[in-house]
Amino acid sequence: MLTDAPKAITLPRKLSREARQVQLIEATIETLAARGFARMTMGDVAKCAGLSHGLVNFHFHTKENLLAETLRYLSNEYCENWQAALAGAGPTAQAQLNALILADFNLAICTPERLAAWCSFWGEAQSRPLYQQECDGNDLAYRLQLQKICAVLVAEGGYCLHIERVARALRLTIDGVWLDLMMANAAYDRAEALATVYTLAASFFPKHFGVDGPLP
Amino acid sequence: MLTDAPKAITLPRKLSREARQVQLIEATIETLAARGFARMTMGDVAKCAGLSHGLVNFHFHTKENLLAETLRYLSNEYCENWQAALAGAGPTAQAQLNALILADFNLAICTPERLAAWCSFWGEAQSRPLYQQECDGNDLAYRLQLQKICAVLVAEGGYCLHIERVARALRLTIDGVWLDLMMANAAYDRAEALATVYTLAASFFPKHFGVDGPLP
Amino acid sequence: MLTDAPKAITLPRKLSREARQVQLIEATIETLAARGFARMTMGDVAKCAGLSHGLVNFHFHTKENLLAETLRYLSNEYCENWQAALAGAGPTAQAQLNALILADFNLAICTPERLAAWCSFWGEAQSRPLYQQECDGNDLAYRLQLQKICAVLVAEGGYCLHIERVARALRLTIDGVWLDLMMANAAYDRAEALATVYTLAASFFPKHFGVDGPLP
Amino acid sequence: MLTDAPKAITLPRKLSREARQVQLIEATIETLAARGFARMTMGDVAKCAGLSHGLVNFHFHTKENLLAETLRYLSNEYCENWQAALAGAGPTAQAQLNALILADFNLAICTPERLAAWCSFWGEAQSRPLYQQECDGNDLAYRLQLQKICAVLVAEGGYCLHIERVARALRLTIDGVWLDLMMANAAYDRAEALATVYTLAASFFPKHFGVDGPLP
DNA sequence: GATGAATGAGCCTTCATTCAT
DNA sequence: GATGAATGAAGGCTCATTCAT
Repeated sequence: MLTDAPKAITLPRKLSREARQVQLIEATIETLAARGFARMTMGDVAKCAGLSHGLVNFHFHTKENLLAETLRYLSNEYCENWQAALAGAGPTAQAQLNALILADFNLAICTPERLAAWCSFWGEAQSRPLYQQECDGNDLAYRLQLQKICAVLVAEGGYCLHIERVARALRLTIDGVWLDLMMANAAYDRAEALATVYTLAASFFPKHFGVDGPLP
Repeated sequence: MLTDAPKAITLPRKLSREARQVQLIEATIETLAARGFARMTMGDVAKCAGLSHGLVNFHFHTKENLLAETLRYLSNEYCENWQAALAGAGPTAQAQLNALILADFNLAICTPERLAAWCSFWGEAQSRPLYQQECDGNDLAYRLQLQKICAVLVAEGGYCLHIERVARALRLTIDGVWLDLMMANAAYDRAEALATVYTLAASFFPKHFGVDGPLP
Repeated sequence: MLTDAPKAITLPRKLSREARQVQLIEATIETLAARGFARMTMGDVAKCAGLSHGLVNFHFHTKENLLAETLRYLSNEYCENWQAALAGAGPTAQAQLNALILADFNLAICTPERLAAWCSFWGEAQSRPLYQQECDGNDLAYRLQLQKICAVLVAEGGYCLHIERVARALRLTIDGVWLDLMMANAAYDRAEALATVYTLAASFFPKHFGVDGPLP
Repeated sequence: MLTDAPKAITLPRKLSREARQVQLIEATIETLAARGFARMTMGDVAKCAGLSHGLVNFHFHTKENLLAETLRYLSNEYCENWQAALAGAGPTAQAQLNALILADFNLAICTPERLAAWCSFWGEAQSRPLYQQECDGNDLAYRLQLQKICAVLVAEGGYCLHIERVARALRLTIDGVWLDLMMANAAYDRAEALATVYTLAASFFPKHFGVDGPLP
């Protein structure tokens, strides 16, 4: 039929279960970023997605569950991002650390919106063990991976460093610039944030990293 | 009156304006830590303080205002803490950086309860410029102070470092171990947190700091 | 088609209109008994029948109508039961009253489930004239029939009784033991219930009934 | 002040806890009678009492609890009514049975409104053991009392009767005429209802009761 | 100052009903 | 006929805020 073409452009009224759920989770992220955890309502999410509020409950049953699914979605997305970056990097520890650092600056994942949504969960996490459990596994994997890479670098460079502490400082600084960038009063940009991380790497591993990135 | 004596022992029914307000702010911190930002209610605060429902509004008029006052209270307390530490330290930059680092580990300020309350505000901050303004002044003062000290150390040691970035990495790591300690899944303790910061300081300023603290 | 054979064994996907409706009405009775009037939902009925949500509305259009049809179904079933019992009884008034009494203890009609469903309607009846109208005709027929039988017995036995009141007391006692049996705290069983009715019949009509049933 | 007098007439804006709760329970009874169990809402109750809906929750916390308290109130009221009637009756079993019968026709308790409210609970009772427990104690007391009185009458009159069954038939008939009166299609009035009960009493206890009441 | 009953806006959730497939 | 996603009205409940006492 001649009228088939437009259909491919407009959104169909009925979507498959999974497609609709992803749409609603993305709307949740957007709402969380715009309104914060405490003020996000189911109605906001529905309005943001351009759907009726009843549909949100149809797919997620409760607000609690919608938030849990959203957190899982974000956590998995983050995890897959750094794992893909690692898989695409060369075999050297230097290249791998660099890939890990750059992964966190991937524009697809590290949008202000997603950062704000993450931050919403952080603030409430302490009173909600449920949400912690959604991420602990992925977080642990990240930390161990980072430590393993640092250990190789220390061995290679003969640095006199406490591996765990070095890995921790690196991770906290990466997370920290994230948070700084997300705050409205951020006084520096993405490039400066990356430079800050490289400054740290260069200080810990001077044979592998300079202040502008990995040494040749 | 004959019944006056016991009153001197128990809490007086009528407290001075200011004393009552501090009592309520402390109750707010406790409630925030226990319930999180999104679930804290005025009723919780009143119950936690052992006072009536209406009294909270009598003193603070709105919830918004109570939270703002609480944040200001926390922010000032934090600020006074590191400024006092600085004032009590020797005149050298080394001693001053050490004082700043140790100030953040002061047991009076850095209780789990207070950390959790802080964190509650963090999570909501991005969508509430009001709260940011409550702290930006103090935060800025802290950052400038830290940069000034780092600048002196760099000059003294002849380190080849970008002062702003170094100061930033130090600050983010200090804040980061704070947050780690507060999360339930914290895998390390306060001493290890301090050691992590010293590891970083030693890496940046090897002539002034060792992994266990300032060099003699 | 080659795949037709298995279909003959399982429930056919397409049932005749009437068969489907009876299936759904039976599911409604079951749901009403299990959940009560106030908590029964269309979804419960569909799930109970193992059918899809929308099909209930396809056949009954509205919930109100489904309930009305269910009540009519129950009322007619009840009516047909005692009329059949009456038709199967001998021509004497004694035999007919006995048949009427026993009809109410028919295990096919007087199941706990059906009793509970009936009871659901009772509770709402006073505020929903619709449902009353569904039953008033049948109820009236029953009452008149009972009065007619009592009148014959009174004439035969020369009892000095007010026929309407006697018939009413009999009816209320029969209904009452029904309700007692349905309540969870029922302290007696079906046999005792029947004995109670016979005790009453024997008191009113001592020449026709003993405490164990009709006299020879 | 001169304007004090009217205040005594109008309802005070603030009532004591207990007074307000009784007011709300009475409104619940009225609403239950008017709308039925399934359609009663908290908003209906509030509107009926002329108060805000928030106040209902303030005093009763949940709808479930409001209904439970209402049922307890009705049950206790009913119980106190027949116990008072009994206490005011003479010492003879005849006078006591008569008092018990008449108690159920007390115009203060046996209003159409209260009957309809009772009936609302009946319909849902089977699926709500909670509500049953609210009444079982009082019901049992009533049944035992009635049996005791019947036992004395049987002994006095030398009647050949099964006491439990007789007491049960009496109770069911009394309850039954209640229900009949409440249904819209009631074909008889209160006097006829009482006459029906006396007809039964006269049949069981001819030496003590006539069709118009206790014999002299 | 202090209390707690009272108000009402707004939230989460349920569910009868519709309708595209 | 049958399915199940989608809608929206309505209900229960929470809670910030007000105010008479």
